[in-house]
Amino acid sequence: MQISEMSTEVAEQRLFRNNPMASKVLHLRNLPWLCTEEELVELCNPFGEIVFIKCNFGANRNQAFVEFAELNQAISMMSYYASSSEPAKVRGQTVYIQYSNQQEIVNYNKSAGAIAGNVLIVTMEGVQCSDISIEVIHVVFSAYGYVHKIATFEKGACFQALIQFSNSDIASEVKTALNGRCIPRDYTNPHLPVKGHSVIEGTSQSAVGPYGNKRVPESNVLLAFIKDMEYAVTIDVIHTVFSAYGTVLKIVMFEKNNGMHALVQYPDVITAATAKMYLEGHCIYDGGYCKLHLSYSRHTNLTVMGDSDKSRDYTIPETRVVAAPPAFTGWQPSAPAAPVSAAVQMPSYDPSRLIIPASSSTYPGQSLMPHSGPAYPATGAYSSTSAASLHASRLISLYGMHPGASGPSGSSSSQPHGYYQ
DNA sequence: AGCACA
Repeated sequence: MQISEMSTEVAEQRLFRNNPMASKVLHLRNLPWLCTEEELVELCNPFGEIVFIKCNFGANRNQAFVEFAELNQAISMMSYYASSSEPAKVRGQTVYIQYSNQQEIVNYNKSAGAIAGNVLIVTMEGVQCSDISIEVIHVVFSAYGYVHKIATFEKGACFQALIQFSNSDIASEVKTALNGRCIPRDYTNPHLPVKGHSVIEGTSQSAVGPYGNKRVPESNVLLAFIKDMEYAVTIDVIHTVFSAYGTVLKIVMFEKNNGMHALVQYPDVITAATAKMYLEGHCIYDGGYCKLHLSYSRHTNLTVMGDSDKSRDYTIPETRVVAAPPAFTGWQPSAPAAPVSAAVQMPSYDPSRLIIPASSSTYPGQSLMPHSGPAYPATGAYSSTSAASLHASRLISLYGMHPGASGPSGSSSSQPHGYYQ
């Protein structure tokens, strides 16, 4: 037996190390090489608001400090992993976490606030990654600024996305605007599924679509130019087509330079952006007739004078309450000489732009009609029961999903696929 | 795999 003396300092140090005092700063070690702040955010953010991260230090650049805003947030992370069967991991590698023996990270400008301010972490409630496409996320978040990168991943039962903006100002604006809100989505879009990790680089966004690259001032009002208007496009047709993406508040139609234009007002920019994404370049009627070209209007609130066949305010209660147009024949070419086939052929869109391909066989002959699906059966009657192809997923938190709270203890499985709020 | 910040 060998007994030696240990100084009280060393003893304290040992005890300290084995059982350090709680701190809102956590020390993480055994991180993968060149671990990014994003990876640490992904790991730690579910437990609270991260105030600062210092990573890539230590001899092997494999350690980090993460400071939470509140002590109890650090405690919740520690106790979560203390009782979890799964250790904390980054890139599959077990990470060892302890309370730091410092109470705060001192070397940063505290007035500057949060770290990595230009990246938001978005947690979506009741969704799986197969439910939402990166394109939808992209269009929703592009409404506020240029989106440089999007990474999506599954965290437990939660679907999360990291979204990088140009700067923290835009990111915080987005956070304020979208936190707790629902994003519109379309289950039937064939291009929704995105499995596992997916990253869109800002430089290659054009591969995703024509939208989003240009930094035009977004608006809740869309300006639609109807090209090649061989057939009648009534205000009801416009209303039907655009209602597939959200509540249409007002429509004003006007002619300019021998072309028909329509201003379509939605409640918010996101809805407008979504409609724009899905409708841009589509034809109202099959055969390339009445092609829509959409841009954001400079207006944000339309003035509708009275009620006419050229302008309408759907927010005025008595005017048009889900008013089914008496004879809604807009889908049939109105010109006598119209090629009948145009109304019978299947839509001939670029498949990548199809909105609801499944129903196009159900309701043949209607270009945008099939895309608004069962809401508008071939009879022309309105069905309010199966109203929408668009659904909403709630963004439950930007910068913070707390497992203890509404947590990943998913309601997702109980959600009927294809319809929920 | 074990505590930085000049």
